Amino acid sequence: MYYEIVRNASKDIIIRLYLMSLKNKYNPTESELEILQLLWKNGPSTVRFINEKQNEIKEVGYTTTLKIMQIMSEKGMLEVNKESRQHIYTPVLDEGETKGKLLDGFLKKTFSGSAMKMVMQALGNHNPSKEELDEIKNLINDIERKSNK
Amino acid sequence: MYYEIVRNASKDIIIRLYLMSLKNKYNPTESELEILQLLWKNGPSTVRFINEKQNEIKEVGYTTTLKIMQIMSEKGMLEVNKESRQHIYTPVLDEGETKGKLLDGFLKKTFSGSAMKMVMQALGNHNPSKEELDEIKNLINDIERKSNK
DNA sequence: TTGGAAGTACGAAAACAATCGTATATGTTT
DNA sequence: AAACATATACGATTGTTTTCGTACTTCCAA
Repeated sequence: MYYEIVRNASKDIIIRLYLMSLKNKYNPTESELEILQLLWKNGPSTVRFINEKQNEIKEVGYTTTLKIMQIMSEKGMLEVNKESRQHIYTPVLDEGETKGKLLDGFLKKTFSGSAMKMVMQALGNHNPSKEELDEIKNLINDIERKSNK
Repeated sequence: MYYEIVRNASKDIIIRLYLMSLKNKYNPTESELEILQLLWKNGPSTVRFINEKQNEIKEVGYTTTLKIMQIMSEKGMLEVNKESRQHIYTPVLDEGETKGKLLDGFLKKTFSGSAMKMVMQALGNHNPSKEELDEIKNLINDIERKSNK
């Protein structure tokens, strides 16, 4: 819909900028998320580095990775340092915050927004270890303590 | 890639059937999931009924709903009873099983497969009520009891 | 100083998802 | 039986995501 407008108007830069601003940097696509994970894990990186990491798992062309990272920059997900020839990309968003938002979205779509339903499904499915269960118990205790104040 | 093959071969029905079989009935798209939720909640339904339910929330054309439900049948997500003029659609997959698989996929993509990381994020974010926390405590106790046997 | 290696830029195509207009078929009512 | 309401079938269009070929640029080593 928007794209049509842009094509017809042909030169309307203001509309183009407005459309860009609509793209939500909190909603990475699947391959964007893949790249984000690598950046969060390894810190600011070049396209070459990210592409090599991806290729440890599956075959991805270099220009494919490049293009997606460029698009991510346009959307404001990544910042680019172009000082040297090899551009260095840094994630703009905080890892925890972004994952939280993704979780919220998934929750709404799949579990009608109920965190508890999902937690119970997760606990039921995953054979958590004793340590993991303890971790959760502690977390629950923390939460209870806070809400009693 | 596959689509190109199909187009070029032009008449190769075997390939077409094979491609259809590749479509994964465990991976509903967003609007497919929306329809699945309604079917799980209300039981086997007609297109009209599902479309009306959707329209309680947002405007969706009747033929849009119809088309998506037809595609879902092709993929094997839904079964159709065509005995009467109004076709009746029934979800093939179990609700709990499907949500479990979706959760697994999301977990892998977003939390490197760690259910615990995700649970902790969910608990931290969502201000669960006292009852909900109790529910989880009980679940944890159940799991511990089982694994001690 | 020049040729190749290693970058980025640009554009287009393929695959997928979502939407809907229009044609066609089938009941229902009078 | 005609006219209308209500289904489904089919195909086209739009938008988005992913992928990659090709052109261009820049640096460095022989």
